[in-house]
Amino acid sequence: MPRTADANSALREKTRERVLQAAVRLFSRHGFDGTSVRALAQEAGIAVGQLYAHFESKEAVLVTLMQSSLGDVSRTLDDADQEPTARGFVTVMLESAVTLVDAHRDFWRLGYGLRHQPEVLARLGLSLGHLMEQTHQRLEQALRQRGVREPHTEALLLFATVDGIAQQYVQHEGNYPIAAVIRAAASRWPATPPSRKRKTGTP
Amino acid sequence: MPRTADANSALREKTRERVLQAAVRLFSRHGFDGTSVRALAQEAGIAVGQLYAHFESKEAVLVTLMQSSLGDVSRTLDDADQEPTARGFVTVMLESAVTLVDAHRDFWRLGYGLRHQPEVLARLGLSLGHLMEQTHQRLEQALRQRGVREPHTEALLLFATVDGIAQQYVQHEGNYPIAAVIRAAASRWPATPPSRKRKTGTP
Amino acid sequence: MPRTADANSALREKTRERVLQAAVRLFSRHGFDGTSVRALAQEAGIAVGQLYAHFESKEAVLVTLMQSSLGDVSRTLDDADQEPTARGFVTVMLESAVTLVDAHRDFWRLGYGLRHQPEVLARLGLSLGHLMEQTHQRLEQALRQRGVREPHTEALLLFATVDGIAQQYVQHEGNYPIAAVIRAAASRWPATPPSRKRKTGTP
Amino acid sequence: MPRTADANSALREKTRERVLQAAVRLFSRHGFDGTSVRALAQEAGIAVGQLYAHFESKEAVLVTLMQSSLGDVSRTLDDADQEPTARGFVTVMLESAVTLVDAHRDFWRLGYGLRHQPEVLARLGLSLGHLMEQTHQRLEQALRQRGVREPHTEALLLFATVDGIAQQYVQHEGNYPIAAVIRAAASRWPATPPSRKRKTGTP
DNA sequence: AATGAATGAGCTTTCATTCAT
DNA sequence: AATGAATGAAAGCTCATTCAT
Repeated sequence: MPRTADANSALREKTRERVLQAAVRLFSRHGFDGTSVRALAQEAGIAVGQLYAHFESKEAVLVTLMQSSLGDVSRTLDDADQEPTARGFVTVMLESAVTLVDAHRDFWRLGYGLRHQPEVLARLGLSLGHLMEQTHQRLEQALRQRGVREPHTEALLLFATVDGIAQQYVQHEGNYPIAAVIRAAASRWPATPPSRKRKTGTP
Repeated sequence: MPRTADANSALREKTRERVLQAAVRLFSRHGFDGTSVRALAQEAGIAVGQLYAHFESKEAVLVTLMQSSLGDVSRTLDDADQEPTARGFVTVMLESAVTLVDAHRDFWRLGYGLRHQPEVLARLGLSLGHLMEQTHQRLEQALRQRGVREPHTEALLLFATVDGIAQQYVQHEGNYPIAAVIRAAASRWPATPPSRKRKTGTP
Repeated sequence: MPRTADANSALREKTRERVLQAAVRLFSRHGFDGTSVRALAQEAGIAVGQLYAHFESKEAVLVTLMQSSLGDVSRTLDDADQEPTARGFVTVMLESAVTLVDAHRDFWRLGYGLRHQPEVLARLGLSLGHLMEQTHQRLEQALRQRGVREPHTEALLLFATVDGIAQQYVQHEGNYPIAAVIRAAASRWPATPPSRKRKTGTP
Repeated sequence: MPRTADANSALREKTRERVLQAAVRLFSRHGFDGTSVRALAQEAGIAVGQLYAHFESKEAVLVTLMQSSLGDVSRTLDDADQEPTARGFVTVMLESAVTLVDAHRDFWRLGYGLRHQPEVLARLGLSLGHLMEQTHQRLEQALRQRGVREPHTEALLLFATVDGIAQQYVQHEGNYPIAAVIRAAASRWPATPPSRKRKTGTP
């Protein structure tokens, strides 16, 4: 009698997960090209051939990795959207972003390494521009709703600030006074809620 | 009679320079691994063998490239140091930084791709940590001298901001309102020169 | 209670047959090396592991295939042996041969592809030379008995003719005027029965 | 100073030729798939990489091989076309064909192995059907001009005969009474030239 | 000094075969 | 008996580097 379908399925899932985890570790440290399939299989604790039972190619491993976490970015914004003031929004957003990259340091290192290689991204079928544009628009909308002037420019600056802080944080490997930096960064934005719509402001 | 020693030397230097320029173009577009030595030689207009007369290896080309421009970063700060106010310092620094990456987009794309791969950096004998520490200290010093409170934290934030803005600028390939973003970023820092030492504030 | 031994045996035989049929189809179309064991199992409708319960290896499937049909060739001659005249013999033999390759086009394509690769045949333990020698002798005998002069040479020619016609027929995939060609080929050989033994030929 | 262009060119040509010769030997004995690139390079006495400096792929070696000798076939017919009688035509044609395959036994073994694998031929971009059709038409024309009745059918038979004899000859590796077989085969066709055109023949 | 043919290690990927279940 | 996940050797191919000229 064959193995039960359930056992097989669990087996497959486990192996697949191990490959993805190994890939994050190695790709982020040695780069995509710097990681051989052999090394990847070894790190995952499987035979080379098995890798191809789960992924069509080495490239497919990377694509799966990237796609599976595109959602994380917008979730970061969801949290911040609860905050009524611009400063609160920025604070929570920075905290979420840092928490996110902290939880997946390797993965983000990988992403930071990839983002400036348009030809590589194209080969992988990943469109970064789209994601960035979308994120920027959500930021602009959030700032506008909280009464920030020139929300377009401010959103660009906020995006750049979050980006810069997250990268510096990842790069410092541990002793970065992140709380203080976030506080300093957020202090730039107003802590008062915008005057209510339609109501004609202070009497 | 052979060419004079001088002529030979000049010729060598020219070839070397062509290789480095070709390397920036190709490495930044296709990555280090994605660029073959053959392609590099062809782009430089020389034979493969010649490349090895000027550089020990493909890796050596990359190392030379990176090292030759570490100096650029501190020069950026030299310009800004002329400014008496924090806001002036930040403004000029951001402008210099953007001018720098704009002039060498390809090179900086390459650097941004490399900086998060510790293993690769180590193999190349490049210590990024040292450069960053040094830069941070100059920033901290500059802010302190201009009367900024918590200069350590503020320097970290400034570094992250410059970093973030420069990357976003490089990534947007052209239509980024860089002047407005710089103005917004600089507006965070005081536009007044620090009160003179020992004197307790404005009379 | 388990299945009866008989039922099991029948099942085994059926599976085995399915594998062989799948093998003919795939091997003849994509070649032996071009057919993977996975594809073979799938075409046969069984799991990969099952294939190895019936055959020792992929090669063993091929060997079984070839051996199982070496007998077909001599049966072709049996039919023709009923004919009293050389022309009748040749006609029936050609017809039988064509019927045979027509019924197993795939298989014969496979064989035609293999026969000129001595190294491969040796690895498979197939001795073609023996079969050919045997067939030639039966042809020679048949022609001699029907009064053909120089039966050795004529048998070689007949063999070559059958071989050539069968291959052209297989290769033309449908619109080959086989009846006309057979008639033309057979017309070369005498339609009269041989004069009885001991009688000294023409009076 | 670099090697002279002439020396380089000669070097290249020599290597290329060695590869082709090695390819005929190995492909014909072990088949295309049965011959590894490593084995091919070794037989040619070069490094694996060199092979790819001369041919785009292993497949390209085979294609080059096949194309370079398609002309041989029609040249065989050119010789025979000088003969005024059908028998003479057939005799010379058979002799030429045998001489041809004798001079390139390995190559023809290879071709005979390939011709029944349509998918492989298609992958190589080789159209056998076209060549066969063309050859058949030349045969039909030749027979018609020499007064043979039903030239279409007879041409098919002749083609099959030449094909069969050549293959048997190649397969027998030496002790095949080819002269006698050719004589026997040719004896089937008329030895008298056709009645002249325009002349109204028998009154 | 200059060339590019030559080398061979190492890459990604496939696949015959085994084996835990 | 039956399954298909797992193995790892070997395939085709690339490319940094060397070296004869």
